[in-house]
Amino acid sequence: MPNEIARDSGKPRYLQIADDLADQIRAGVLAPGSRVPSESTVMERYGVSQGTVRKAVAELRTAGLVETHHGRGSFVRQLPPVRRKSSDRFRRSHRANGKAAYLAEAEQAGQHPTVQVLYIGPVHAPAEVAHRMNLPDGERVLARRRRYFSDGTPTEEATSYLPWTVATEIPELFDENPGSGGIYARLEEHGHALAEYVETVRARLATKAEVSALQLSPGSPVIHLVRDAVTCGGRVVEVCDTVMAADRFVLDYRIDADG
Amino acid sequence: MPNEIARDSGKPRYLQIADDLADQIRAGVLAPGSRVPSESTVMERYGVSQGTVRKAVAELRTAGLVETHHGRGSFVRQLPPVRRKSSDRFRRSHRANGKAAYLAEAEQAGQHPTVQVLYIGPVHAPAEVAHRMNLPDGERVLARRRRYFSDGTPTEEATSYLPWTVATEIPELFDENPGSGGIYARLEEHGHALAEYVETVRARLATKAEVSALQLSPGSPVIHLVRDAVTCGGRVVEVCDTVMAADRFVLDYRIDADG
DNA sequence: CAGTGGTCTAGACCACCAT
DNA sequence: TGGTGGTCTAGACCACTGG
Repeated sequence: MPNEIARDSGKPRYLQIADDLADQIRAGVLAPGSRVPSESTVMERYGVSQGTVRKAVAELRTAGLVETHHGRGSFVRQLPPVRRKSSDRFRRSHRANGKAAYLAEAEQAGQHPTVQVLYIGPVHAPAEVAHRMNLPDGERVLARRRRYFSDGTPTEEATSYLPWTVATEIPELFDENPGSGGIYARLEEHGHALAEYVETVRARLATKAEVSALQLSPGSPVIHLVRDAVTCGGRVVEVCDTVMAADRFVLDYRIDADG
Repeated sequence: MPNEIARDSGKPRYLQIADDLADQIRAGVLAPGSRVPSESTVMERYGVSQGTVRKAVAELRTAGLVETHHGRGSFVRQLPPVRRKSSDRFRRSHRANGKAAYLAEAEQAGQHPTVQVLYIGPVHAPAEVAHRMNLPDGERVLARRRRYFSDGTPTEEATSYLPWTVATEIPELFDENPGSGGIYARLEEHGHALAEYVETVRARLATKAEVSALQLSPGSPVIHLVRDAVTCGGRVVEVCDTVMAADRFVLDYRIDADG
Protein backbone atom coordinates (compact mmCIF):
# COMPACT_ATOMS: atom_id res chain seq x y z
CA MET A 1 0.00 0.00 0.00
CA PRO A 2 1.33 3.41 -0.91
CA ASN A 3 2.00 6.17 1.56
CA GLU A 4 -0.82 8.65 1.82
CA ILE A 5 -0.46 11.92 -0.01
CA ALA A 6 -0.89 15.07 2.03
CA ARG A 7 -3.29 17.19 0.08
CA ASP A 8 -2.16 20.34 1.82
CA SER A 9 1.56 19.85 2.46
CA GLY A 10 3.83 22.48 1.00
CA LYS A 11 5.21 19.92 -1.42
CA PRO A 12 3.57 19.58 -4.83
CA ARG A 13 1.54 16.40 -5.19
CA TYR A 14 3.50 15.26 -8.22
CA LEU A 15 6.72 15.36 -6.19
CA GLN A 16 5.15 13.44 -3.32
CA ILE A 17 4.07 10.76 -5.76
CA ALA A 18 7.49 10.72 -7.42
CA ASP A 19 9.19 10.33 -4.04
CA ASP A 20 6.80 7.59 -3.05
CA LEU A 21 7.50 5.64 -6.23
CA ALA A 22 11.23 6.30 -5.91
CA ASP A 23 11.18 4.86 -2.39
CA GLN A 24 9.44 1.75 -3.66
CA ILE A 25 12.10 1.38 -6.33
CA ARG A 26 14.97 1.85 -3.92
CA ALA A 27 13.38 -0.54 -1.44
CA GLY A 28 13.07 -3.16 -4.14
CA VAL A 29 9.27 -3.25 -4.00
CA LEU A 30 9.50 -2.29 -7.64
CA ALA A 31 12.34 -4.48 -8.88
CA PRO A 32 14.72 -3.52 -11.70
CA GLY A 33 13.15 -4.37 -15.03
CA SER A 34 9.64 -4.52 -13.62
CA ARG A 35 6.78 -2.34 -14.80
CA VAL A 36 5.81 0.81 -12.98
CA PRO A 37 2.03 0.92 -12.40
CA SER A 38 0.26 2.45 -15.38
CA GLU A 39 -0.82 6.07 -15.38
CA SER A 40 -4.45 5.18 -14.88
CA THR A 41 -3.58 2.94 -11.95
CA VAL A 42 -1.57 5.67 -10.27
CA MET A 43 -4.30 8.24 -10.98
CA GLU A 44 -6.80 6.06 -9.17
CA ARG A 45 -4.52 5.05 -6.33
CA TYR A 46 -3.54 8.59 -5.39
CA GLY A 47 -6.71 10.28 -6.57
CA VAL A 48 -5.02 12.68 -8.98
CA SER A 49 -5.42 13.47 -12.65
CA GLN A 50 -3.29 12.22 -15.52
CA GLY A 51 -1.23 15.39 -15.83
CA THR A 52 -0.08 15.08 -12.26
CA VAL A 53 0.94 11.45 -12.69
CA ARG A 54 2.84 12.34 -15.86
CA LYS A 55 4.85 15.01 -14.07
CA ALA A 56 5.68 12.52 -11.32
CA VAL A 57 6.91 9.92 -13.79
CA ALA A 58 8.86 12.61 -15.67
CA GLU A 59 10.72 13.26 -12.40
CA LEU A 60 11.66 9.61 -12.09
CA ARG A 61 12.84 9.67 -15.69
CA THR A 62 15.16 12.61 -15.28
CA ALA A 63 16.42 11.05 -12.06
CA GLY A 64 17.37 8.04 -14.19
CA LEU A 65 15.26 5.62 -12.14
CA VAL A 66 12.83 4.74 -14.88
CA GLU A 67 12.56 4.57 -18.64
CA THR A 68 9.27 4.76 -20.46
CA HIS A 69 8.16 3.35 -23.79
CA HIS A 70 5.17 4.63 -25.70
CA GLY A 71 2.36 2.11 -25.68
CA ARG A 72 4.11 -0.28 -23.33
CA GLY A 73 4.65 1.49 -20.05
CA SER A 74 7.40 2.69 -17.74
CA PHE A 75 9.99 0.28 -16.42
CA VAL A 76 12.44 0.40 -13.56
CA ARG A 77 15.90 0.77 -15.07
CA GLN A 78 18.49 -1.85 -14.47
CA LEU A 79 21.73 -0.02 -14.87
CA PRO A 80 24.48 -1.81 -16.71
CA PRO A 81 27.59 -1.89 -14.55
CA VAL A 82 29.76 1.17 -14.78
CA ARG A 83 32.91 0.82 -16.82
CA ARG A 84 36.18 2.52 -16.05
CA LYS A 85 38.32 4.09 -18.71
CA SER A 86 41.83 4.30 -17.43
CA SER A 87 44.30 6.76 -18.85
CA ASP A 88 46.88 4.02 -19.32
CA ARG A 89 44.63 1.98 -21.59
CA PHE A 90 46.73 2.94 -24.63
CA ARG A 91 50.11 1.87 -23.26
CA ARG A 92 52.12 -0.05 -25.77
CA SER A 93 52.61 -2.83 -23.28
CA HIS A 94 48.87 -3.46 -23.26
CA ARG A 95 48.99 -4.09 -26.97
CA ALA A 96 51.28 -7.07 -26.49
CA ASN A 97 48.38 -9.48 -26.24
CA GLY A 98 46.90 -8.10 -29.41
CA LYS A 99 43.64 -6.78 -27.99
CA ALA A 100 42.29 -3.39 -28.88
CA ALA A 101 41.81 -1.15 -25.87
CA TYR A 102 38.03 -1.35 -25.75
CA LEU A 103 37.74 -5.12 -25.95
CA ALA A 104 40.48 -5.73 -23.40
CA GLU A 105 38.87 -3.38 -20.89
CA ALA A 106 35.37 -4.68 -21.32
CA GLU A 107 36.35 -8.30 -21.00
CA GLN A 108 38.29 -7.52 -17.89
CA ALA A 109 35.10 -6.07 -16.47
CA GLY A 110 33.38 -9.38 -17.15
CA GLN A 111 31.21 -8.04 -19.93
CA HIS A 112 30.51 -9.18 -23.43
CA PRO A 113 31.69 -6.43 -25.77
CA THR A 114 30.67 -5.95 -29.38
CA VAL A 115 31.71 -3.46 -32.02
CA GLN A 116 29.59 -2.36 -34.95
CA VAL A 117 31.34 -0.55 -37.76
CA LEU A 118 29.12 2.24 -39.06
CA TYR A 119 31.33 3.78 -41.72
CA ILE A 120 34.90 3.71 -42.97
CA GLY A 121 35.85 6.13 -45.69
CA PRO A 122 36.64 9.69 -46.65
CA VAL A 123 34.85 12.69 -45.16
CA HIS A 124 35.46 16.41 -45.04
CA ALA A 125 37.20 17.19 -41.78
CA PRO A 126 34.91 18.90 -39.26
CA ALA A 127 36.25 22.26 -38.12
CA GLU A 128 37.50 21.09 -34.73
CA VAL A 129 39.22 18.06 -36.22
CA ALA A 130 40.89 20.05 -38.98
CA HIS A 131 42.12 22.54 -36.42
CA ARG A 132 43.62 19.85 -34.23
CA MET A 133 45.36 18.23 -37.19
CA ASN A 134 46.51 21.57 -38.49
CA LEU A 135 44.78 20.94 -41.81
CA PRO A 136 42.66 23.31 -43.90
CA ASP A 137 39.01 23.26 -42.99
CA GLY A 138 37.01 20.63 -44.88
CA GLU A 139 40.14 18.77 -46.05
CA ARG A 140 39.60 15.12 -46.93
CA VAL A 141 40.38 12.77 -44.05
CA LEU A 142 39.70 9.13 -43.33
CA ALA A 143 36.86 8.58 -40.87
CA ARG A 144 36.32 5.36 -38.98
CA ARG A 145 32.97 5.47 -37.24
CA ARG A 146 31.83 2.70 -34.94
CA ARG A 147 29.43 1.91 -32.13
CA TYR A 148 30.34 -0.11 -29.08
CA PHE A 149 28.05 -2.40 -27.14
CA SER A 150 28.43 -4.18 -23.89
CA ASP A 151 26.14 -7.11 -23.26
CA GLY A 152 24.07 -5.97 -26.22
CA THR A 153 23.27 -2.42 -25.10
CA PRO A 154 25.00 0.45 -26.88
CA THR A 155 27.33 2.39 -24.62
CA GLU A 156 29.51 4.53 -26.79
CA GLU A 157 29.95 5.84 -30.31
CA ALA A 158 33.34 6.87 -31.61
CA THR A 159 34.78 8.35 -34.79
CA SER A 160 38.48 8.30 -35.56
CA TYR A 161 39.83 10.79 -38.08
CA LEU A 162 43.20 10.36 -39.78
CA PRO A 163 44.94 12.60 -42.32
CA TRP A 164 44.34 11.18 -45.78
CA THR A 165 48.05 11.07 -46.58
CA VAL A 166 48.67 8.96 -43.50
CA ALA A 167 45.70 6.70 -44.12
CA THR A 168 46.72 5.78 -47.65
CA GLU A 169 50.07 4.54 -46.38
CA ILE A 170 48.32 1.92 -44.28
CA PRO A 171 45.83 -0.32 -46.08
CA GLU A 172 44.64 -1.93 -42.84
CA LEU A 173 43.09 1.36 -41.77
CA PHE A 174 40.39 0.80 -44.37
CA ASP A 175 39.49 -2.60 -42.94
CA GLU A 176 36.74 -3.12 -40.42
CA ASN A 177 39.26 -4.85 -38.20
CA PRO A 178 42.60 -3.06 -38.34
CA GLY A 179 44.39 -6.02 -36.80
CA SER A 180 46.19 -6.88 -33.61
CA GLY A 181 46.67 -3.92 -31.28
CA GLY A 182 44.33 -1.65 -33.18
CA ILE A 183 45.11 1.38 -35.33
CA TYR A 184 47.72 2.75 -32.93
CA ALA A 185 49.82 -0.38 -33.49
CA ARG A 186 49.45 0.08 -37.28
CA LEU A 187 50.46 3.73 -37.07
CA GLU A 188 53.58 2.92 -35.09
CA GLU A 189 54.53 0.11 -37.50
CA HIS A 190 54.47 2.62 -40.32
CA GLY A 191 56.88 5.07 -38.75
CA HIS A 192 54.46 7.20 -36.73
CA ALA A 193 55.86 6.57 -33.26
CA LEU A 194 53.46 8.02 -30.73
CA ALA A 195 54.71 10.29 -27.98
CA GLU A 196 51.49 11.16 -26.16
CA TYR A 197 47.76 11.40 -26.26
CA VAL A 198 45.85 14.54 -25.36
CA GLU A 199 42.30 14.04 -24.17
CA THR A 200 39.69 16.75 -23.88
CA VAL A 201 36.68 15.93 -21.71
CA ARG A 202 33.33 17.68 -21.80
CA ALA A 203 29.92 16.76 -20.42
CA ARG A 204 26.57 17.91 -21.77
CA LEU A 205 23.05 16.70 -22.41
CA ALA A 206 22.59 14.19 -25.20
CA THR A 207 21.36 15.44 -28.56
CA LYS A 208 18.34 13.75 -30.11
CA ALA A 209 20.61 11.74 -32.41
CA GLU A 210 22.62 10.52 -29.44
CA VAL A 211 19.48 9.66 -27.51
CA SER A 212 18.43 7.27 -30.24
CA ALA A 213 21.90 5.95 -31.09
CA LEU A 214 22.75 5.12 -27.49
CA GLN A 215 19.20 4.28 -26.36
CA LEU A 216 19.17 7.02 -23.75
CA SER A 217 16.25 8.84 -22.25
CA PRO A 218 15.90 12.45 -23.37
CA GLY A 219 17.71 14.75 -20.98
CA SER A 220 20.43 12.24 -20.18
CA PRO A 221 23.97 13.52 -19.87
CA VAL A 222 26.79 12.27 -22.06
CA ILE A 223 30.54 12.48 -21.76
CA HIS A 224 32.15 13.87 -24.88
CA LEU A 225 35.80 12.93 -25.19
CA VAL A 226 38.14 14.05 -27.96
CA ARG A 227 41.59 12.51 -28.11
CA ASP A 228 44.58 13.55 -30.22
CA ALA A 229 47.31 10.99 -30.89
CA VAL A 230 50.56 12.92 -31.17
CA THR A 231 53.76 11.55 -32.72
CA CYS A 232 57.26 12.13 -31.40
CA GLY A 233 57.56 14.72 -34.15
CA GLY A 234 54.62 16.60 -32.69
CA ARG A 235 52.22 15.70 -35.47
CA VAL A 236 48.60 14.81 -34.72
CA VAL A 237 48.01 11.63 -36.74
CA GLU A 238 44.63 10.77 -35.31
CA VAL A 239 41.73 12.54 -33.65
CA CYS A 240 39.19 10.31 -31.96
CA ASP A 241 35.81 11.78 -31.06
CA THR A 242 33.81 9.71 -28.58
CA VAL A 243 30.38 10.13 -27.03
CA MET A 244 29.51 7.96 -24.04
CA ALA A 245 26.44 7.52 -21.89
CA ALA A 246 27.53 9.37 -18.76
CA ASP A 247 26.01 6.89 -16.35
CA ARG A 248 27.95 3.99 -17.81
CA PHE A 249 31.49 5.32 -17.57
CA VAL A 250 34.04 6.64 -15.15
CA LEU A 251 37.29 8.08 -16.47
CA ASP A 252 40.54 7.67 -14.56
CA TYR A 253 43.65 9.76 -15.13
CA ARG A 254 47.07 9.57 -13.53
CA ILE A 255 49.00 12.81 -13.49
CA ASP A 256 52.68 12.99 -12.59
CA ALA A 257 53.51 15.61 -10.01
CA ASP A 258 56.82 16.05 -11.87
CA GLY A 259 59.17 18.97 -11.23
CA MET B 1 6.50 38.07 -36.43
CA PRO B 2 6.78 34.42 -35.52
CA ASN B 3 6.68 31.58 -37.99
CA GLU B 4 3.27 30.06 -38.34
CA ILE B 5 2.54 26.84 -36.53
CA ALA B 6 1.26 23.96 -38.61
CA ARG B 7 -1.75 22.67 -36.73
CA ASP B 8 -1.53 19.32 -38.45
CA SER B 9 2.17 18.69 -38.93
CA GLY B 10 3.50 15.49 -37.43
CA LYS B 11 5.49 17.52 -34.95
CA PRO B 12 3.90 18.33 -31.59
CA ARG B 13 2.90 21.98 -31.29
CA TYR B 14 4.99 22.51 -28.18
CA LEU B 15 8.11 21.43 -30.09
CA GLN B 16 7.29 23.71 -33.01
CA ILE B 17 6.97 26.61 -30.59
CA ALA B 18 10.18 25.63 -28.80
CA ASP B 19 12.05 25.48 -32.12
CA ASP B 20 10.61 28.81 -33.18
CA LEU B 21 11.76 30.47 -29.97
CA ALA B 22 15.13 28.72 -30.15
CA ASP B 23 15.63 30.10 -33.66
CA GLN B 24 14.87 33.60 -32.43
CA ILE B 25 17.42 33.15 -29.67
CA ARG B 26 20.10 31.84 -31.99
CA ALA B 27 19.40 34.56 -34.51
CA GLY B 28 19.77 37.17 -31.80
CA VAL B 29 16.20 38.41 -32.10
CA LEU B 30 16.00 37.45 -28.44
CA ALA B 31 19.32 38.69 -27.10
CA PRO B 32 21.18 37.10 -24.20
CA GLY B 33 19.81 38.37 -20.91
CA SER B 34 16.57 39.57 -22.45
CA ARG B 35 13.14 38.37 -21.40
CA VAL B 36 11.34 35.63 -23.28
CA PRO B 37 7.73 36.67 -24.00
CA SER B 38 5.47 35.74 -21.09
CA GLU B 39 3.36 32.60 -21.17
CA SER B 40 0.17 34.54 -21.80
CA THR B 41 1.80 36.40 -24.68
CA VAL B 42 2.95 33.18 -26.29
CA MET B 43 -0.45 31.55 -25.71
CA GLU B 44 -2.10 34.37 -27.60
CA ARG B 45 0.51 34.62 -30.32
CA TYR B 46 0.42 30.94 -31.24
CA GLY B 47 -3.17 30.29 -30.22
CA VAL B 48 -2.40 27.51 -27.77
CA SER B 49 -3.14 26.88 -24.10
CA GLN B 50 -0.86 27.47 -21.16
CA GLY B 51 0.14 23.83 -20.76
CA THR B 52 1.49 23.76 -24.29
CA VAL B 53 3.52 26.91 -23.80
CA ARG B 54 4.93 25.54 -20.57
CA LYS B 55 6.12 22.38 -22.30
CA ALA B 56 7.77 24.48 -24.99
CA VAL B 57 9.63 26.61 -22.45
CA ALA B 58 10.62 23.47 -20.54
CA GLU B 59 12.32 22.29 -23.74
CA LEU B 60 14.32 25.48 -23.98
CA ARG B 61 15.29 25.10 -20.35
CA THR B 62 16.64 21.58 -20.71
CA ALA B 63 18.42 22.69 -23.86
CA GLY B 64 20.16 25.28 -21.68
CA LEU B 65 18.95 28.20 -23.79
CA VAL B 66 16.78 29.80 -21.14
CA GLU B 67 16.44 30.09 -17.38
CA THR B 68 13.18 30.89 -15.70
CA HIS B 69 12.40 32.60 -12.40
CA HIS B 70 9.10 32.28 -10.63
CA GLY B 71 7.17 35.54 -10.72
CA ARG B 72 9.64 37.26 -13.01
CA GLY B 73 9.74 35.38 -16.27
CA SER B 74 12.11 33.41 -18.48
CA PHE B 75 15.36 34.91 -19.67
CA VAL B 76 17.79 34.04 -22.44
CA ARG B 77 20.92 32.67 -20.82
CA GLN B 78 24.21 34.39 -21.34
CA LEU B 79 26.79 31.68 -20.90
CA PRO B 80 29.94 32.55 -19.03
CA PRO B 81 32.96 31.62 -21.13
CA VAL B 82 34.13 28.05 -20.84
CA ARG B 83 37.18 27.44 -18.70
CA ARG B 84 39.80 24.81 -19.32
CA LYS B 85 41.23 22.66 -16.58
CA SER B 86 44.56 21.35 -17.73
CA SER B 87 46.08 18.25 -16.20
CA ASP B 88 49.36 20.08 -15.60
CA ARG B 89 47.74 22.71 -13.42
CA PHE B 90 49.31 21.19 -10.31
CA ARG B 91 52.92 21.13 -11.51
CA ARG B 92 55.31 22.36 -8.90
CA SER B 93 56.76 24.82 -11.37
CA HIS B 94 53.40 26.57 -11.55
CA ARG B 95 53.53 27.17 -7.84
CA ALA B 96 56.68 29.29 -8.16
CA ASN B 97 54.70 32.48 -8.58
CA GLY B 98 52.71 31.67 -5.50
CA LYS B 99 49.27 31.43 -7.05
CA ALA B 100 46.89 28.64 -6.24
CA ALA B 101 45.86 26.63 -9.27
CA TYR B 102 42.35 27.98 -9.55
CA LEU B 103 43.23 31.66 -9.36
CA ALA B 104 46.13 31.35 -11.77
CA GLU B 105 43.99 29.61 -14.35
CA ALA B 106 41.06 31.95 -14.08
CA GLU B 107 43.15 35.07 -14.34
CA GLN B 108 44.89 33.67 -17.36
CA ALA B 109 41.47 33.29 -18.93
CA GLY B 110 40.82 36.97 -18.30
CA GLN B 111 38.22 36.40 -15.64
CA HIS B 112 37.77 37.74 -12.16
CA PRO B 113 37.94 34.78 -9.77
CA THR B 114 36.65 34.68 -6.21
CA VAL B 115 36.75 31.99 -3.55
CA GLN B 116 34.26 31.64 -0.73
CA VAL B 117 35.24 29.40 2.16
CA LEU B 118 32.20 27.46 3.34
CA TYR B 119 33.71 25.33 6.08
CA ILE B 120 37.07 24.31 7.48
CA GLY B 121 37.11 21.74 10.26
CA PRO B 122 36.70 18.13 11.23
CA VAL B 123 34.14 15.82 9.64
CA HIS B 124 33.57 12.09 9.53
CA ALA B 125 35.13 10.77 6.34
CA PRO B 126 32.53 9.83 3.72
CA ALA B 127 32.81 6.20 2.62
CA GLU B 128 34.50 6.88 -0.69
CA VAL B 129 37.01 9.26 0.87
CA ALA B 130 37.86 6.87 3.69
CA HIS B 131 38.37 4.11 1.17
CA ARG B 132 40.72 6.18 -0.93
CA MET B 133 42.77 7.21 2.10
CA ASN B 134 42.75 3.67 3.46
CA LEU B 135 41.16 4.84 6.70
CA PRO B 136 38.33 3.27 8.68
CA ASP B 137 34.90 4.44 7.62
CA GLY B 138 33.75 7.58 9.43
CA GLU B 139 37.25 8.40 10.74
CA ARG B 140 37.83 12.04 11.61
CA VAL B 141 39.41 14.01 8.77
CA LEU B 142 39.92 17.67 8.02
CA ALA B 143 37.51 19.05 5.45
CA ARG B 144 38.07 22.27 3.53
CA ARG B 145 34.91 23.17 1.65
CA ARG B 146 34.81 26.14 -0.67
CA ARG B 147 32.88 27.61 -3.58
CA TYR B 148 34.53 29.22 -6.56
CA PHE B 149 33.15 32.08 -8.60
CA SER B 150 34.21 33.63 -11.80
CA ASP B 151 32.98 37.10 -12.53
CA GLY B 152 30.54 36.71 -9.66
CA THR B 153 28.71 33.58 -10.83
CA PRO B 154 29.38 30.33 -8.98
CA THR B 155 31.06 27.72 -11.16
CA GLU B 156 32.40 25.04 -8.88
CA GLU B 157 32.25 23.68 -5.37
CA ALA B 158 35.10 21.66 -3.93
CA THR B 159 35.87 19.85 -0.69
CA SER B 160 39.37 18.75 0.22
CA TYR B 161 39.76 16.00 2.79
CA LEU B 162 43.04 15.37 4.63
CA PRO B 163 43.87 12.74 7.25
CA TRP B 164 43.58 14.30 10.68
CA THR B 165 47.10 13.27 11.62
CA VAL B 166 48.48 15.06 8.58
CA ALA B 167 46.33 18.14 9.09
CA THR B 168 47.43 18.72 12.65
CA GLU B 169 51.06 18.85 11.52
CA ILE B 170 50.30 21.86 9.36
CA PRO B 171 48.54 24.77 11.05
CA GLU B 172 48.07 26.67 7.78
CA LEU B 173 45.61 24.00 6.64
CA PHE B 174 43.11 25.40 9.12
CA ASP B 175 43.38 28.88 7.68
CA GLU B 176 41.05 30.22 5.02
CA ASN B 177 44.07 31.05 2.92
CA PRO B 178 46.67 28.30 3.21
CA GLY B 179 49.38 30.55 1.78
CA SER B 180 51.48 30.78 -1.34
CA GLY B 181 51.12 27.79 -3.66
CA GLY B 182 48.12 26.38 -1.85
CA ILE B 183 47.81 23.28 0.29
CA TYR B 184 49.97 21.15 -2.00
CA ALA B 185 52.91 23.48 -1.32
CA ARG B 186 52.27 23.18 2.43
CA LEU B 187 52.08 19.40 2.26
CA GLU B 188 55.39 19.19 0.43
CA GLU B 189 57.06 21.59 2.88
CA HIS B 190 56.10 19.25 5.69
CA GLY B 191 57.69 16.16 4.23
CA HIS B 192 54.83 14.88 2.08
CA ALA B 193 56.50 15.01 -1.31
CA LEU B 194 53.88 14.33 -3.96
CA ALA B 195 54.46 11.75 -6.66
CA GLU B 196 51.24 11.90 -8.62
CA TYR B 197 47.60 12.84 -8.70
CA VAL B 198 44.86 10.43 -9.70
CA GLU B 199 41.69 12.01 -11.03
CA THR B 200 38.37 10.24 -11.44
CA VAL B 201 35.87 11.93 -13.74
CA ARG B 202 32.14 11.30 -13.81
CA ALA B 203 29.25 13.22 -15.30
CA ARG B 204 25.66 13.17 -14.10
CA LEU B 205 22.66 15.41 -13.60
CA ALA B 206 22.87 17.98 -10.82
CA THR B 207 21.18 17.21 -7.52
CA LYS B 208 18.78 19.76 -6.08
CA ALA B 209 21.46 20.98 -3.68
CA GLU B 210 23.87 21.49 -6.56
CA VAL B 211 21.24 23.26 -8.62
CA SER B 212 20.88 25.89 -5.93
CA ALA B 213 24.55 26.08 -4.93
CA LEU B 214 25.75 26.58 -8.50
CA GLN B 215 22.69 28.46 -9.74
CA LEU B 216 21.93 25.83 -12.37
CA SER B 217 18.63 25.00 -13.97
CA PRO B 218 17.14 21.68 -12.90
CA GLY B 219 18.25 18.91 -15.22
CA SER B 220 21.65 20.47 -15.90
CA PRO B 221 24.62 18.13 -16.09
CA VAL B 222 27.60 18.48 -13.79
CA ILE B 223 31.11 17.11 -13.92
CA HIS B 224 32.07 15.32 -10.74
CA LEU B 225 35.82 15.06 -10.29
CA VAL B 226 37.57 13.31 -7.41
CA ARG B 227 41.33 13.71 -7.11
CA ASP B 228 43.76 11.81 -4.89
CA ALA B 229 47.11 13.43 -4.09
CA VAL B 230 49.60 10.58 -3.68
CA THR B 231 52.98 10.90 -1.99
CA CYS B 232 56.19 9.25 -3.14
CA GLY B 233 55.56 6.73 -0.40
CA GLY B 234 52.23 5.82 -1.99
CA ARG B 235 50.11 7.47 0.69
CA VAL B 236 46.99 9.43 -0.22
CA VAL B 237 47.34 12.65 1.78
CA GLU B 238 44.43 14.51 0.21
CA VAL B 239 41.21 13.70 -1.58
CA CYS B 240 39.56 16.59 -3.37
CA ASP B 241 35.93 16.23 -4.40
CA THR B 242 34.79 18.80 -6.96
CA VAL B 243 31.47 19.45 -8.65
CA MET B 244 31.44 21.75 -11.67
CA ALA B 245 28.74 23.08 -13.93
CA ALA B 246 29.34 20.97 -17.03
CA ASP B 247 28.75 23.79 -19.48
CA ARG B 248 31.45 25.94 -17.94
CA PHE B 249 34.41 23.58 -18.02
CA VAL B 250 36.51 21.53 -20.35
CA LEU B 251 39.10 19.16 -18.89
CA ASP B 252 42.41 18.53 -20.67
CA TYR B 253 44.68 15.58 -19.98
CA ARG B 254 48.06 14.68 -21.41
CA ILE B 255 48.88 11.00 -21.41
CA ASP B 256 52.35 9.68 -22.16
CA ALA B 257 52.44 6.91 -24.73
CA ASP B 258 55.33 5.43 -22.71
CA GLY B 259 56.74 1.92 -23.28
C1' DC C 1 -9.03 -4.96 -30.21
C1' DA C 2 -8.03 -2.99 -25.37
C1' DG C 3 -4.52 -0.76 -22.84
C1' DT C 4 -0.73 2.11 -22.74
C1' DG C 5 1.62 6.59 -22.96
C1' DG C 6 1.64 11.47 -25.66
C1' DT C 7 -0.57 15.79 -26.70
C1' DC C 8 -3.80 19.44 -25.92
C1' DT C 9 -7.55 22.39 -24.00
C1' DA C 10 -10.15 25.53 -20.83
C1' DG C 11 -10.38 26.92 -16.71
C1' DA C 12 -9.14 27.26 -11.82
C1' DC C 13 -6.32 28.53 -7.91
C1' DC C 14 -1.86 29.43 -5.73
C1' DA C 15 2.92 31.57 -4.93
C1' DC C 16 6.15 34.84 -6.12
C1' DC C 17 7.75 39.50 -7.60
C1' DA C 18 7.54 44.13 -8.66
C1' DT C 19 5.37 48.59 -8.11
C1' DT D 1 -1.90 45.54 -6.81
C1' DG D 2 -1.42 43.21 -11.44
C1' DG D 3 1.47 40.26 -13.90
C1' DT D 4 4.34 36.38 -13.78
C1' DG D 5 5.21 31.45 -13.46
C1' DG D 6 3.66 26.77 -10.82
C1' DT D 7 0.24 23.30 -9.88
C1' DC D 8 -3.89 20.78 -10.84
C1' DT D 9 -8.27 19.08 -12.91
C1' DA D 10 -11.54 16.83 -16.20
C1' DG D 11 -12.02 15.52 -20.30
C1' DA D 12 -10.76 14.82 -25.15
C1' DC D 13 -8.31 12.77 -28.92
C1' DC D 14 -4.18 10.59 -30.97
C1' DA D 15 -0.33 7.03 -31.57
C1' DC D 16 1.94 3.08 -30.33
C1' DT D 17 2.06 -1.84 -28.62
C1' DG D 18 0.43 -6.17 -27.76
C1' DG D 19 -2.50 -10.17 -28.10
